Amino acid sequence: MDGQRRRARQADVAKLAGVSQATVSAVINGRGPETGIPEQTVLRVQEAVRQLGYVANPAARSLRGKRNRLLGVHTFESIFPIDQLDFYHAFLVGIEQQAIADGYDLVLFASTEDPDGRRRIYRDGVNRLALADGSVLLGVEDGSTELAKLAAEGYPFVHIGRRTVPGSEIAWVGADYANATRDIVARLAGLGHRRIAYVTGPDRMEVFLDKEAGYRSGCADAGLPELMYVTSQLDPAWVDAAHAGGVTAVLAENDVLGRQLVAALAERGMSAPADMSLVVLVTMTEDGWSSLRIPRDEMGRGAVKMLTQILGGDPALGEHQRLLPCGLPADDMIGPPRG
Amino acid sequence: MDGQRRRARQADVAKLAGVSQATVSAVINGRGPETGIPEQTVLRVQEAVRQLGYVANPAARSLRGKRNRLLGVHTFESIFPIDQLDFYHAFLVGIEQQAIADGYDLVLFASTEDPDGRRRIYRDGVNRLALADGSVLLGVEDGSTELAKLAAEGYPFVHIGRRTVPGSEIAWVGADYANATRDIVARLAGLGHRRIAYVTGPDRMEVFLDKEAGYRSGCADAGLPELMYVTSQLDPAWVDAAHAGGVTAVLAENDVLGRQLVAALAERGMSAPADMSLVVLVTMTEDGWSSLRIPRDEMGRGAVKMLTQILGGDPALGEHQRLLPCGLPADDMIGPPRG
DNA sequence: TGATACCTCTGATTCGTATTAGTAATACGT
DNA sequence: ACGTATTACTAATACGAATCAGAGGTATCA
Repeated sequence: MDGQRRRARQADVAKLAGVSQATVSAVINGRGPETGIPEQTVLRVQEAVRQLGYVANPAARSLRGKRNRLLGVHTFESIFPIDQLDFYHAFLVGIEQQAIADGYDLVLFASTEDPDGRRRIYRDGVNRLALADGSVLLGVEDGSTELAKLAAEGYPFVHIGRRTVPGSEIAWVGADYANATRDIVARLAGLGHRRIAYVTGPDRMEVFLDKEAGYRSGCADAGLPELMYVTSQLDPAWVDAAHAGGVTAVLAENDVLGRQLVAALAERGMSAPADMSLVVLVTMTEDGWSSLRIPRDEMGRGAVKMLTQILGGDPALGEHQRLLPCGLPADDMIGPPRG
Repeated sequence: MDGQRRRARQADVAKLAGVSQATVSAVINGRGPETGIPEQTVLRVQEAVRQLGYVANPAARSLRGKRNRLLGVHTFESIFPIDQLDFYHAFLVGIEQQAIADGYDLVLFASTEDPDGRRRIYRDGVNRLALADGSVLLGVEDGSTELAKLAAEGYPFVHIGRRTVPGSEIAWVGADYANATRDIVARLAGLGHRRIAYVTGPDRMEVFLDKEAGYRSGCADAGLPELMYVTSQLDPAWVDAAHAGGVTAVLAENDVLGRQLVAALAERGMSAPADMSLVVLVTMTEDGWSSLRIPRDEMGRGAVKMLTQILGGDPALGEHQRLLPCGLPADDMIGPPRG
């Protein structure tokens, strides 16, 4: 019967409480004292609100220019992918924690996924994110045209992961891959490794560039040669070549390369770390690699904190680009060079 | 183009194109042909849209359109708890998938958490959920007064997990624990077990009642005695008693009890399944138990599907209470009775 | 010639909220 | 009695887009 009942508006509350809609608005927004509304009336309005189960319509509210305490979370892929269970999860833990702390609800933009599984910020030329006061963006996809458009529009957002977009200064919270990678090289050098290879895929995004830069400066610091290999296919032949070249330690950018290397080593009757030290910088799985600890939850928390600062319009807090330190890898697959 | 200028509205586009705002709206929404606007005008408007970089204001749009295309997700605990990594995650996978399919965005209600970590639907007597068109509720907490209130209010929601609330018919998608538990008893009986114990905590919520009912009917079917123990502390003394009583198989309601039993068995120099078959019905972790496979993602998908049907107001689709079958456990800790 | 249909639009209104300007009523000081 | 302050509100409006009920104009037909 009352299943399809219209949702209550301030006007309904007003009628029930015997006041005007403006008064209801004032009470609801806590401007009661300030507007000189007596305790009595405030209570009467609040009672009416409760009776009708009134809740502000966020669309109307934000149309009017007020914030609606919604933060968007936009990922360039599915947020809860089946295969990458932990990847986004850790970020979300942090995002949720900080949202709780700051009293925001989260909007997960799911409707923006088009049939090919890509997620776009703009659909039919409409910025779906604008529903939220501001958004945290998350993911490794490129989409820098969309980011540029978003920035040009003046929409408040924070990107998780360092990001440069030509022509616009965007806010981000990133992991300090460069220093972490440099430290790893230093550690390997300290163990006596003199020829440390770095293997990475062909992608040119910031995360990859940062690690490369770290590798280079690590080599420079220790006076070692740069042995960089850009490939997405590590086979036994590569191991032969590396071995012949005197390589005793390998930094692999990701776990796919790591697994390929382990397999290739095995095929030559070798293993890590006995025959070759191995560090996998980034991994989606937890399988005993020596790998960086990316401070995912801190990044999530930091991004939300930064976003609420931006929304608060506090210009003094200035810096909207922040690198968080990575934890260094465990020693599982690191050892001194053979012989 | 210039960053400081106000965002363009349809009125601006209209002025530039030399038409009215209504015409712009029609063109933008593709109602051009239908409204009989000639190709010429459509092109002129589109050109103006491009020149001004016009982007529709979603708040205004949804204010007018009534629905926000937002579905709420309310959990009675933190959505992304650190310790129960997989528990909610699997539900969310399904929820997200179906939301994508139906073109909805998701609102995770985080702001409703009060300082003691509890989450309530109503705060200050106000239903924050009403922000979304409808919501999926998730969690093992009681909160049935809140549910009753929500139902009385006519707010559309679907609960994940069977739920009865006196006085109101609420929509839910549950797992068929009863039949699954019965089947497990049957399987153990088939292996020759004649005295199968069931151990559960003192809670009286639907999920627990369902499993009990399944255990009972399983025992009845196989002509076995009901050996039910309500406790939250399984110690070696219990093992002694059970052993003395001829118990050869134990159904533990959850993994906490399961771990206690394993420990208690170990303390008596025994192990599962050699000395005692063990089935843990529900587990938060994946550690080689024999346990039910709760169809979490299907439940999430089903709940969203049901919710969108309710929102669509399709009364023909009627049934708003649905049980999904559980997968039966693997044999890891199940064996024939000793001797 | 007048009636009718069709085409191409437009003015006015609506959604629900926040806010500004203002009003009516009473109190207070002189 | 008159002017000013204060209290407790309310009426009116704006936000931006969608929509409905026409308004003029032209073409067609009887």
